[in-house]
Amino acid sequence: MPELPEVEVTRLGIAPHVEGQKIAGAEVRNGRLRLPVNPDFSSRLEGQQLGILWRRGKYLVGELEKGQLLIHLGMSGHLRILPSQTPPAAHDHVDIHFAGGNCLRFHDPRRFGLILWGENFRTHPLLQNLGPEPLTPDFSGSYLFQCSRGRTQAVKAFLMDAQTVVGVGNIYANESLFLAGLDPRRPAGGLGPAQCRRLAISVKQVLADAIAQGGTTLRDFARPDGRNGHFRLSLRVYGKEGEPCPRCTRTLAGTRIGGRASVFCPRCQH
DNA sequence: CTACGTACCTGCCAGC
DNA sequence: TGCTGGCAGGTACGTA
Repeated sequence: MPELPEVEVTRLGIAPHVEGQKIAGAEVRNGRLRLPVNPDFSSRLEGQQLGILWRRGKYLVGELEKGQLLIHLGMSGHLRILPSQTPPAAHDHVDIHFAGGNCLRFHDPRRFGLILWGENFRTHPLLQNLGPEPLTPDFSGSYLFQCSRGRTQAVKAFLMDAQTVVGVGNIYANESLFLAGLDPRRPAGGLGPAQCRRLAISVKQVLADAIAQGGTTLRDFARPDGRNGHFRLSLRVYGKEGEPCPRCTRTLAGTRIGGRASVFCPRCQH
């Protein structure tokens, strides 16, 4: 489900509806997520005003007067803004109700996501060992070159490791490597400085384009207003094994890297 | 330490 | 029609 672009599109969609709102209470229908929802989740939030909603990698953090709200969408999660009285559907696990009459609804069929209250997630183990944000100057060709030295892991798996850089999941790793002209199976440590630079630039471009187009809707991802993202139309290789390469028309190859479906052009990507 | 496999959970689809 | 296996956007943990 959501990679960085989808999480950022979600943040942009819900922030205007939640920032500055007073929380009337929360409803936890099923708290058995990747981590269990706090037993006292509702009482921690009730009466508080929600402040800025920010993002770190694929995590969303909402500032509260006391503590913070942490949300991760896992593979299948999404957030919606709805009138509080909207009847819940299957997998609508948590609602946060606002005094204005709307609620923020957390929906996640596979329950790989999480929603938690905590004192301060900046120092929480979940956010401690994350690499740089891909859309900041911290993430660059020279950074990639430096931290890939000595690594024998396939560059695609290396790129999807949140300690290397946050937010790049399977879709955008495939797309970025295609754009950079790099074979996803190559050992990360074998890349030269110019290739690392191309890869960093490609990651930034792919992610920025995806955000601008509202993210990628494959199955169940939808923006908080229920609309689909349009980046699916811009996918070059993801999900297109056996189809012609959009650049050279050679048949796109498929393989598995780190257990994840990988697609690449054997002619364009080295 | 790195690299890799597996587990978590549900829904969907192809194939029989 | 109905079952089964395999796969899906993420992450953490165990093992070598």
